[in-house]
Amino acid sequence: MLAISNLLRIVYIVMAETRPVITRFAPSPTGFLHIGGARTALFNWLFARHHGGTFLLRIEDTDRERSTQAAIDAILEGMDWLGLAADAPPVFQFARRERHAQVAQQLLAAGKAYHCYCTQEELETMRETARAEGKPPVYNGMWRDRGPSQAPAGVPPVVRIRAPQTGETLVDDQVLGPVNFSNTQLDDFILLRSDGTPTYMLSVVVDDYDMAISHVIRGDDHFTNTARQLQIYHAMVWPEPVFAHLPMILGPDGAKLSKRHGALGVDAYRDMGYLPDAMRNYLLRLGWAHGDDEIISTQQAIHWFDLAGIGKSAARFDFAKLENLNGVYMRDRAPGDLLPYLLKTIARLDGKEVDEAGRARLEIALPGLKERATNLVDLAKNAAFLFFKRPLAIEEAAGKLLTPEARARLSGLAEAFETLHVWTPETIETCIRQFAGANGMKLGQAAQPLRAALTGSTTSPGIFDVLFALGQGESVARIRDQGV
RNA sequence: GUCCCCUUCGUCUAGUGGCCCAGGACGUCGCCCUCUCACGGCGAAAACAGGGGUUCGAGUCCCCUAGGGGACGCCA
Repeated sequence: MLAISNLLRIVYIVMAETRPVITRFAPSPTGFLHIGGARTALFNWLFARHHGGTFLLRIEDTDRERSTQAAIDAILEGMDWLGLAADAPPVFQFARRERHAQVAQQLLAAGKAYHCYCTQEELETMRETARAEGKPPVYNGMWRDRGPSQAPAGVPPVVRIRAPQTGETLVDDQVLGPVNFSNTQLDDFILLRSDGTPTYMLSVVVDDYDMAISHVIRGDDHFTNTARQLQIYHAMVWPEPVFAHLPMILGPDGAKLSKRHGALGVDAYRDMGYLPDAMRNYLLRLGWAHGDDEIISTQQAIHWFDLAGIGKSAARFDFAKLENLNGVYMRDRAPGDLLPYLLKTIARLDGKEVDEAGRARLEIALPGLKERATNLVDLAKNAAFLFFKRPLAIEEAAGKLLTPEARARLSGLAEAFETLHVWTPETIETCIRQFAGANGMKLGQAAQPLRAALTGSTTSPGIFDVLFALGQGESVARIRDQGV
């Protein structure tokens, strides 16, 4: 029995070889992978990569009521999208319940745990009384020293740990610093439920030990529970891992993240048109800093990441900054690398694939288009004019540009375009500038009506690029559609 | 209620006793560039939660107050 868990432990240690830094991300599959979880995963991944260690994934599915396969899939897909691959297949906590129970039995045998036969009602009364007396609302240890002979018949007991009642427990956190908890605040918490299944408190500790986790990096909602979990390490005489608790991520209003703002699955961010690299960069800077650096590549992040750079206070989620960062990553990316993302976005938005002709136009226009959008959805919208079927629907503001005078100019431009033998951005530019010059116009007087007729809008990439991407025939036809 | 944590521009943050009448980034505003919109460039407004100490000197150390968050479950 013991041999199997020790073997698992050895396997992980060997995997990490000389520097046994092993981290894990341990979500419970009761919902999507939200932004806080994604950041926790990122920090664990980064820390492991920085130290040449191992990053593991553990699905904490011991709550059988709330755990779902859909949630497991969402977590896996989310991590995959973010590029945070675990170094081994995920460990499913529920599958290890017998091992967890076995540890509880060891503790029982060693007198470090005991059976408790309290009813729910007794426990509630206990808590209420303690609260009324101004004491911590914890279990009072009523079965701590009673033998099984006093057990009521037919009541299945839970197993509780025999925690110290005096002294202090030190949690030496890498983010929050050393914090002493009075053991009077602790209680003999439950290890095994009355149905024999392990609780979370027991499972995490046993799994972290068996998986040889060296650094437990998790949300700070687990901080005070760490003092409790430490009692299991002490009772088993297991070495403690290093702890680092990350401050929470709050909504833009400073309140807890709700569905209204950022408590969305990472898939929602993907659908809003954000790039995984930008998302990683944003999440990294939310609560972690490296001097004044803002744009940080994954390579740099791996090189620089450390626990010391993590801030102590909760951070608010700011869409504007994410949007800006995403724009930086979009502009920075080679058109060829961006195209697959864009094609997917367009297909999702329109419900159909882009055809060959459209794709050709897109490839030409993308360099100009990507400078003007901050997310893929906007990019797709800005590119839509490339695929419009004639005659175009003209937006109101664009329609106002098509005055009688403007139409007259368009007519002349269409004639000039028809006589062009070579259709390149350069020849197009020369043609328009000559036309404008010959007619005593500023470039804008030619460009704006053209933009309106060609795109149906008042904004677009540079007009020469628009004409080139559309092609000579389509361009002239769209201009002629204005009745000129 | 008990215990724990947090608190620098609107937001993310730099800052580890003198380099800070506080720096960067996003956002906002103005100007420039310009065929539109973006990009870019230049500039502006904008913060050490409050109060006590310690020190020659405090954003940085200590205490108190206030505000925010978390834990306290046979959930994780």
